[in-house]
Amino acid sequence: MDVKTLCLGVLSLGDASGYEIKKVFEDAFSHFYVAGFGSIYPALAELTREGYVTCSDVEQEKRPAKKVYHLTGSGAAAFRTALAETYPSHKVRSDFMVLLVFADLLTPAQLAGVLQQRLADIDDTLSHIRACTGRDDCVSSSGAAFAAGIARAMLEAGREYIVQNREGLLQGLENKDTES
Amino acid sequence: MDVKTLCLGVLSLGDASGYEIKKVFEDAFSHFYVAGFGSIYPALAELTREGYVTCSDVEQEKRPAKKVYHLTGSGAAAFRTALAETYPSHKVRSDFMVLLVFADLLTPAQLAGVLQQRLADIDDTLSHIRACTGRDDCVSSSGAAFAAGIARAMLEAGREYIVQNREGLLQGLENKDTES
DNA sequence: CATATCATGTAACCGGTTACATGATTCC
DNA sequence: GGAATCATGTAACCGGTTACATGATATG
Repeated sequence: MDVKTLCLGVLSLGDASGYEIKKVFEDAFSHFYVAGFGSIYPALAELTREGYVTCSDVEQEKRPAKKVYHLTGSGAAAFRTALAETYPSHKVRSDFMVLLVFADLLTPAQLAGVLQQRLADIDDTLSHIRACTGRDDCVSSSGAAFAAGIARAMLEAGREYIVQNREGLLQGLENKDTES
Repeated sequence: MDVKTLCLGVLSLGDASGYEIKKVFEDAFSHFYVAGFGSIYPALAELTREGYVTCSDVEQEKRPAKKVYHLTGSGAAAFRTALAETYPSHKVRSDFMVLLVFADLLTPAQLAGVLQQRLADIDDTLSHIRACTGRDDCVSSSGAAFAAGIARAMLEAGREYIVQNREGLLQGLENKDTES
C-alpha cells in the first residue's frame, strides 16, 4: 500500500488539506505507517491529475490559505478496489533486534541503554495510542479500535518480556566478560 | 541499519558466501529484517572495495564454486562502531492494520478472510521462530534468543487479541449493514 | 530430460526520505 | 523581533526490489 492509496483512504473519511492528511497519518497511523510531506504533496498532485480527487483553494481567517482535497466517485471506487486487492502484510524492520542479536559486541552499559531506550519508546507509543483511542477528532471506526487493540496488546507483551528478562540477559553477558 | 552493515554482522559470526548470508537473513533475521540477493551481492562487492571484507574463491565437490567472504580487522571495527551508533528503532509497516482501519469498506467475508490470513501468517512466523531457536546451525547467542522471545511474546499477544475479539468486530460491522 | 537447489551477478525502476525553499500568521 | 505553528511545494538522493541473465550440479 503506497502513500497515494492511503491518501484516498484518509479523504474517504472527509475532505482535507495535505497538511491535515499528514496529521491524520501522525495521529492515527503512526504506529503502522509513516509518511512525510515529501511523499504526501506529490501524491495529492498526482491523484488530482488522475481524477481521483479534486482540489479547491480555501481562504482562512487567522491562518494561511489551504488547498482542500475532495474524493471523487472514481477515487472512492479506486480505493475500494485497492483495499480488496491488498494482502494483509505486517512487516517489521527492527534495528533494536539487530542490536540484540549482536549484543555480545556491546558493553553491558550500552546494552542496558538500548533496552531502556526501547522501553521508553514503547511507553511513548502506548500513550500515543491511548491518547488517540476515544478522541473524537481521530479516526474512530471499530476497525481502527481493533487495530489499536492489537498494537497495544503486542507492545505491552513486548514490554513485559523485556522487563521480565533483561536482568538475566545482562547478567549472562557480564559473566561471559569475566570468563575470558 | 543497511544491508552492508548487516552483512558485516553476519560475517562477524564466521566466513560465508553471499548465498549463505542470504540464508542467515532468512533463517535468523526474517522476522525483523528482509534482504534479497539484489542488495546482498552489491553490498559484498562494495565492502570488498572498502577493505572491510576479503573474498576468496572456493571450489566445492558436488556443488558450484562459491565466493567466501571474510571479515577484516577494519571491517570488525567498522561494525562495532556502527552498532554503537545505531538507534534501537523498531518500525512496523502494516497493510493489515490499514485494512482494519477501513474495515467498513470491506464485506464481512473479506474482513473475515483478512483476519484468517493474518492468523495463518502469525502461526507461520511463530513456527519459523521456534524452528530456529535451539537449532545449532542458527545464530544462537543469548541476545538472539532474547530477540526471538520478544518477537514470540508480541506475536502471541497479537494472535490472542484477534482470536478473542474478532467475533465482536465482525458482528458489529454486520449489524451496521442491516441498520441502513 | 525436467526440476530443484546451489551460486552469482546486473540494471532498471520505484517509492520514500531528506534537504531545501518560501511565506503567512500568531503568540510571547 | 523571534519562535512556533500553519501551509505548500521541489529536487536530489538513496536503498532496496524486481526482473533479467547465466550456469553448475543433483535427483527423480
